[in-house]
Amino acid sequence: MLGATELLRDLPDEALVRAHACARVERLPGHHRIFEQGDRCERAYAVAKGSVSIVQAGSDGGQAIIRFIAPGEMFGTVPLFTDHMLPADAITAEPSVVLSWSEADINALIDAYPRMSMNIIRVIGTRLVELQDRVRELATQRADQRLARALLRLSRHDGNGELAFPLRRKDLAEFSGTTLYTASRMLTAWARAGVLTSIGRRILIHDRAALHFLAEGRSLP
Amino acid sequence: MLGATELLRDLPDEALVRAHACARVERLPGHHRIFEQGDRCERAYAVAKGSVSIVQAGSDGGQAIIRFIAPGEMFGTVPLFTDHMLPADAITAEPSVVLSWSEADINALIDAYPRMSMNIIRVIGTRLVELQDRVRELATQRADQRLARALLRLSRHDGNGELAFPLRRKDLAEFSGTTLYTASRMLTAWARAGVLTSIGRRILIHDRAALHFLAEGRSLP
DNA sequence: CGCTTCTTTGAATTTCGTCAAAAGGCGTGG
DNA sequence: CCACGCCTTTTGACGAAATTCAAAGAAGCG
Repeated sequence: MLGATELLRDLPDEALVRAHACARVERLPGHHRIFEQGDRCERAYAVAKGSVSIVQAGSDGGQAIIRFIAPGEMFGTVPLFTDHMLPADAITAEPSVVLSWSEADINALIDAYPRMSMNIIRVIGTRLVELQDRVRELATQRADQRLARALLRLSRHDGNGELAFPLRRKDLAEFSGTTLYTASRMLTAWARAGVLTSIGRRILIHDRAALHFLAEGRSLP
Repeated sequence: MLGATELLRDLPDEALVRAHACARVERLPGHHRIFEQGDRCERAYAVAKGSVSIVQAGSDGGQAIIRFIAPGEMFGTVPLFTDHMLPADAITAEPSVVLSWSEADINALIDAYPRMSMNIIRVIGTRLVELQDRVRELATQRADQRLARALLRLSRHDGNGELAFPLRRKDLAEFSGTTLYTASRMLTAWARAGVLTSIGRRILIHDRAALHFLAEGRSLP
């Protein structure tokens, strides 16, 4: 199962065994803070089960959700290689299992298997491109377009279905750069139009095509 | 001089010689497009002299400036390691000298000097953190705060002085997520207040502290 | 000097955030 | 099992912020 994590992809079995040997495994309840913005970064993390949200707070109260982490994805890893300051909070969005490795172990693994550094480059390169898209969207698009795009991003990429994460309106708003009020308004409007339904903290997408229309600024057909 | 580029930092002289041998050097006029969004990525670039802006356009006409590249910084490099699709345009902001290396040469260099992959990780890790900050700002702050922050980012970090890049109002707007009209209004207001002066495409900061106030949402003292 | 590009400024409009308040859900503990 | 309190969602009304449109100056460049 470790072989499915993006950090350890395409590594020989021997490397997986070694990574497994030095991994710390933690079962955490929902809404548990794994690390805090400003903490010193001393471990590399990955989600095995459940989900984690990465939340950044500004010196004013403003918060934004930078990213949701799904099983198999790593997080909190980049600062190990830069300035060792964690730039955001990590909070479980539901009961989750989280793996982590000490900095020393990670460095030893990278030395032993240079392909790992290529994996890291590929992963953070992909995230960089995603964030660039979000910067452009936040800079140029309306709130409804961004919210529709957020739903598309959070839904599994194949066909219709449930969002991959349990979300409150507040979370959705902080992820798409708006307020929970406008997020609520738009969701109820779209639910009325049959695009989606919202049950508790789960959202089901019925009409992906409609969301694409909305994300491009067109109105519902 | 190559040793000053972030890509080749801390490498032995022998590596610099080799990098120099296979580098392509180009003198380009201002507003020259180096590559285009959607192109296949086949080279790694760095600015030796001048400056380059990285501009992303959406399927609607909306444009955003993702980043300005100063001498010594690399650009267009990440997609070499991911999907080989360039996610944005690169355009010289003034007459510039641009270095580039073929993918094969870069890979050969990385194989020979594994420290280079660590350099790459450090560089794109740093950019990732910067972009996270911008996402939060775009999501939570007002246009005037973002514009003030943009000016702070673009000015040299020590004391007052001239911005590092020649900028039109449109560029400033596309970099801070607003329109050229509001950017113009705010700049003239701040110029009247003595915070800065604008001469042609160059902006001089007189009162960095005031910009910090503005970026935090407070009004001018 | 004439042209293009860029900047400024005003006025109207839209979008969106803010505030307030009511209604709904959910879990805990009695 | 019910009642209570807390958290979340919904909805309306209002106002502030920022975009849009229009048009006139200003500045650079051939």
